[in-house]
This record gives sequence, structure tokens and C-alpha cells, in this order.
Amino acid sequence: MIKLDSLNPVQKQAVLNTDGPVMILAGAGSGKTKTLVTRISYLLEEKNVSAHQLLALTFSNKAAREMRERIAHEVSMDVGALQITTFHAFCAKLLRSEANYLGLSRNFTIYDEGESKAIAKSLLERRGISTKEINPYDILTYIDSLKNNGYYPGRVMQDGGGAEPSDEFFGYFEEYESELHRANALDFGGLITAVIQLFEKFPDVLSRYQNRFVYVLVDEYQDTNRAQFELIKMLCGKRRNICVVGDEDQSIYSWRGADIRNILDFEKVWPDVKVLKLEQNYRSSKTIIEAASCVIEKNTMRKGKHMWTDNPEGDAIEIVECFNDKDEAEFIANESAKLYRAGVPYKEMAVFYRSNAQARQIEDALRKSKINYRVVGGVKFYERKEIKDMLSYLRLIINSKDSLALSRIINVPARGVGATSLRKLEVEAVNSNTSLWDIIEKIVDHAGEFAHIKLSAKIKSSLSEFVTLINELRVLDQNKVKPSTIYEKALHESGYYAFLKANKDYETLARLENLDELLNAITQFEDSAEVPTLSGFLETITLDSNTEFDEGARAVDGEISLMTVHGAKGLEFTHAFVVGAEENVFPSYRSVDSGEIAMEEERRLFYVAMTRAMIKLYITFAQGRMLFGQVKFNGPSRFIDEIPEKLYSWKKLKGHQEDRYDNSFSGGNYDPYDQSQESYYDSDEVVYQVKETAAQPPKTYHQPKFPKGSKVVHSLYGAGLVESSEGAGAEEKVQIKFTDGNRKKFMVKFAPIVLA
DNA sequence: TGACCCTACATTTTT
DNA sequence: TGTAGGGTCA
Repeated sequence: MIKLDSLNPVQKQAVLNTDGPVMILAGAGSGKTKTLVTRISYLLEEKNVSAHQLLALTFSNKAAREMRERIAHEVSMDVGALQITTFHAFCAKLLRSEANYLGLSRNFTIYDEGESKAIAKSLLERRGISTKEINPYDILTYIDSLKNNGYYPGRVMQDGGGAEPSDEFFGYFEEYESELHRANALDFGGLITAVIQLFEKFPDVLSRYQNRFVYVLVDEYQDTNRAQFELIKMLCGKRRNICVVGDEDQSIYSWRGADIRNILDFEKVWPDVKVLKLEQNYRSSKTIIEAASCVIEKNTMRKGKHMWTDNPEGDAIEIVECFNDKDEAEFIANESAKLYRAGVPYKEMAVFYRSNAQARQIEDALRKSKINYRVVGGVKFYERKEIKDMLSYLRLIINSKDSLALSRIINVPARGVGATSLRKLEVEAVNSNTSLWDIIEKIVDHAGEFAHIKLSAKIKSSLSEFVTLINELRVLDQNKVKPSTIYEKALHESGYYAFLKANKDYETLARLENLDELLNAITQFEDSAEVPTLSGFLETITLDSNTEFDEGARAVDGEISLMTVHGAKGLEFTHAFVVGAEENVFPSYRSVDSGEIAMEEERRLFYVAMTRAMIKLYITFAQGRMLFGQVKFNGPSRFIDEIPEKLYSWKKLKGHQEDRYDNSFSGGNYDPYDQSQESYYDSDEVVYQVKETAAQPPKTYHQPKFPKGSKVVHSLYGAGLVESSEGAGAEEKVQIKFTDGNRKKFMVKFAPIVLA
């Protein structure tokens, strides 16, 4: 039996209205996931819908995983057959089974943004245009917007959004598409449009899927683009059991193609839709909810919800005016240490900023105060050079037409095939309309035909070795040899490992470690996947880079979280700091002068930031901030003005006496500080003692997890002894001597080590 | 081919 | 101010 008692009346409706179109507008913290999970569980258990007939689409793998886990917890049956997946993974899977309809082969490669950019660059290069004349990014933006709108070459668009031959970059688009096709590859956007194309051209295929998926759910609906909307529309055209859940006030990805009209116009497409609003907030204090509502109400493009909560009134929001960005960072460090001493665990605190660059200053201050922190986001494991190199080897094994992968590794390690030779080969490939691989293979096999391509005997023999190696690896893959075995063979027999090892600097060491961790990732995949194939592994990491290596936004014990507001969506913390609440910072200067639409998105962002906080919200800003090498005096954010005065207290920090500015801002509606507001604090807190309140958390806290002498077990290398250790927290590195005598260095945050 | 210097540039990044 | 990417030189 599914328990509905713990749901409020609207949530219950959202669960029980299983048939026909339903749109759930779920405010921040309104129990959205709980409702969705209950709805799916209800369909499975009470309405006897088979798992196979259900489809739930999300944006992130994290959301998909969370939902699956929670459903598994809720129902008694096996949820293995449930399709709870991201849009992209869903499309990829569908396309692999229907690939032949579109002239793709099922082993197609998925290109990420970096690879798309590389293609755009090579197209420019081919035309002899420098990246200064045309920014490849502009071409990609054009291509991306077409795909976001659901356009594929030749498609007749109902109401605009398609390509026109007169478009500046139309030629590039066509070439880009044919380049992808030649490489047997699709980009992220192409995964969606290819399915649209498939469904439009082959109605019988569409109808198969329409019949199969009786119930379809879409999470984070406000983030769907038009292409995704059309996909849903087609998929649900027959059964019409479509349930979307979203919040127009949390639409913060319009610049990625999210189309807020999908929410605002849902009723036009599904006139009989049942609209349900989840307006009760279970997360935040009354103060925070009221403040956030007052801000978001200034937006015009919304359906309008009225958030309320039964939670206590709570503390006033603390608005903190700092002298400069450095003081702001120090305040965060001091205040968080103070909260910690008062019993708030660091993992319950978070700092949200508008742009990544703001993190550095805060990191510095936290480090100085010896407070552990984690920055969510940043360089992805799979974007590191050595990882991309090895992945290119693996990709080439799976898809020989993947010329991008091939050109990346053909000379890594050096095989004498420099830029010039590669260019010659590429030209030949384009001219004979075949892939780079085919050309190289032909040259190796019967050089006679390609006498016009001048390559030294030495190059030819190393190319021949290369071809042999890849072909051998391919045979291993076809014979279902374990991916990890193939990887290790590729790593060593290609000479890549020796090539890296030749360097002895610290960076190289880190790279070798990363390669070890890649091996670790592959073995983990082998352990968890039902059918652990190499291509399966590659797909997983392209579509879900969020593996063990990057625990994403999950708060870690003892660490305060730092992230952009975008990264904060969907999370909650008891204590939150929204920093840099200044004009031109938050809202961003780019939005300040690009009109009301952009400003409304900034406001939604601010709203998202505010509604992450459960108990206490701090909003900080600096009088002066170093921006682009200059100190700027922007004045407090307009969004601060939109919060009713009675909900906040305003604290002005005394910075360093010697270099204070006069406290007035020119212009704006900024009111000189009301001293009475400061009375909220005890007098000794009004003047913040920046230096005296340096954090002193318990010492054990910063000790390395694996100090020298620890006996540990590594999941791959077995037992060992920590010989040396440096750093702590995310920076901790250890050298381990294993029982077999081998010594290895690891970054603790990556390595699968536990105390023995 | 790598190391270094210079200069241009500077939101957000679920897939 | 920080840095990534391009250009240049050894």
C-alpha cells in the first residue's frame, strides 16, 4: 500500500490524477520529489501499471538516480525496468536501437561541447578563416539554438526557429552536420533532434513508443527547450497521460535554450490540463519565504503562485555590508566559524555566488581560517587532458569513424605525424569522402595508391603499428573482453604510459594517478553495469560525468559548500550566504543592460538562492569590489531593495580602519544606513572584529584522513602503509607502500582508499 | 615539441 | 586582477 497520509491535499491530487494531462507547479521546497515519487509508486502498486510502461524524464542524472532510489524504497517490486532517465540518455538509448532508420550505426559516438567546438574550429581552419575573424563559439551558438528549437536539416518548421540559407552561419551548420555524420557522431542537441526526425519520418516507430509509454512524467519542466517539448508532445500524443512538474520561478537556464513558454503555454497544447499548485513550503522559515516571495513577485512572466509555510517565523535575514570583497570573504569565514562553534555543522552551510570568479577570494579566507570547504563544479575529471587522450583511444576502438578522437591521439605519444602530415591526411579524407581512419588504414595496407601523400618510411611503419594496435583492441572488444583489460592494453601498448612516465614533474604524477582512477572508474562500471561493454562505459561518462569522482553537490561532513547559484538549484542548507549582492554582480552586468527579460531571469536566480536557506539567510555585499582589475563601487543589488525592511537587519562591518571609504554611494535608491537597524545585534557584534574572531575549530578536524603510518586498503592495489601524507580535506595526498612493495601516490579525494 | 611570454578578455553550464 | 590561449623562440 502506498501511503498518502503524509501528503497535503494538493500533493494527494497530484498523485491521484493519473490520467490525462497534468501540470504541477511546484514551488521551492514544496515536496516536489516526494510527490513525484509517490505518484510513480502509486501507478506501479495501486494502478498495476507495469514498470515498462512508465517513463520519467529528468535533466540531471543525479535527479534520476535520486528518484529511482526513492521509488525503490517505496515499492516492493524491482524497479530495474523503470525508465527514469535524462532526456539525453533516453534519446541515446532509443537511437541506438533504431539507428538504422537514420543511417547511423548503433555504435555512434556522442560529442560533448569541447568536441563540438573542435569541429567548429576545424571548419574555420579549413576555410582559412582565423578564430579572430569569426569566433567559433558564435557558430556553435547558432547551431545550438537551431537544435534547441528542434530543427534538423530539411525540417519544415511550423512557427519559425528553423534555419534560413541566408543566415550568416548556415553554411557552417550544414558542414558541421555532415562532419558529425561522417564521424558517425551526434552532439547533445542532436540526440534530441534526431529522435524528433525519427518520429516524424517513421510514424510506425513513433507509434510503437506511443503505445509503449502509457504514463510519461517530466521533471524540471521549466528547463525544457522547444525540442524537448516537441518530443514530449509526440510521445504523449496518443495516450495523453503526461504529467509535467516545474516552477517557472526557478527557470534559470534560458540561455541554454530553456523556453519558459513551455510552461506558460502548456494549456494551449493541452486545453484539458489539470493545473495543480504546490504552494506550501516545508523548507524555510516564514521570514525567508516572505522575503523571497516579495522579490519574485516583481516578475511579470509568471503563472503566479503564492508560497506559504507553517514553519516558524525564524531569524531576520542578515544583510551584511562589507568594505570590500576581501572583507566580505573574511566575514564568511568568521561567521561560519562562529556558527560552527554554536553547533551548526559545516555541511549545513553554503555560500552562493553569481559567478565562479567570486569563489577564489572566499576560498582564500576559508583556508586562512582553516575551515574545510568544497567547491562544487570546477574542472571535471573527464575533461583533463590525459583522460581525454585515453578516452579517445577507447572511442576510436568503438567507432573507427570518430576522426576527432583519431586526430587527438594519432601523435600522442609522438609517432612523427605532426600537424602537417595530419592536415594532408585530413584533406585526403575530406576529398574522398571517407574517414581519417580509412585513409590511414589504406595507406598502411597498400601504399601504392597514395603515392601522392608523402610520408616517410618511419612514419608509415609507426602508423602501421598504430593501426595494428587499434585493430587488435577492436577484436578484444568484439570478443567481449573486459573493458578494463582493453584499457590497460591500450594504455601500455600505445606507449602512452611510458610517454607520460618519461616526465618526472609533479604534474605528471598527478596525471598517472588520474589514469589509475580512470581504470578504477572502468572497473567500477564493470561491477555495476548489467552488460559491461566498452561502449556502455563511454556512453555513461559522456552523458553522466557525475561519477564517484565528483560527488557533485552532496554536502560532505565538515566542509562548507561553495557554489554558483545555478549549482545550488535543488539543494537546501540550514544556513546560507548569498554573496556579492551588488548591482553589476548580482544581477550580472551582462543582464543589467540587456533588458527586462534578462533581469527577470536574474531575479529568478536571486529567488533560487534565497529559497535554499532553511533557517538563516545572509546576504552580503561589498562597497567596493575588485572587478577586471579595478575597484568598482556598484552599490547594493536592486534585489535587496525588493525585500521588505521588516524582514532584515542591516549590519555594516567595520573593515580595516586605515583604508575605509566614505560610506555613501552616488545615485541609486540606496538609502544611507539606518543605524537603528543594527540594534538587532548585541553591541559588540555591530562592529565586527575581523581579526580577533579567527576560527579555531577543533584541531582533529583538520588532520589528514590517512596520516603517516596508517594502515590502509586500496580497492585495486590491496593493503598498504601510508609512508607520507600532505594536506588535508580535498587537498590531501598520500604516498602508500603496498604489501607487494609498490609505492603509489594518491589524491585522497579520488582514490578508493579506506583504513584497514 | 615544449617552455615561456604576452595579450586579450572576463556570467551562468543539468546533458 | 587572474588566466587561457596564441605566438614565438630555442
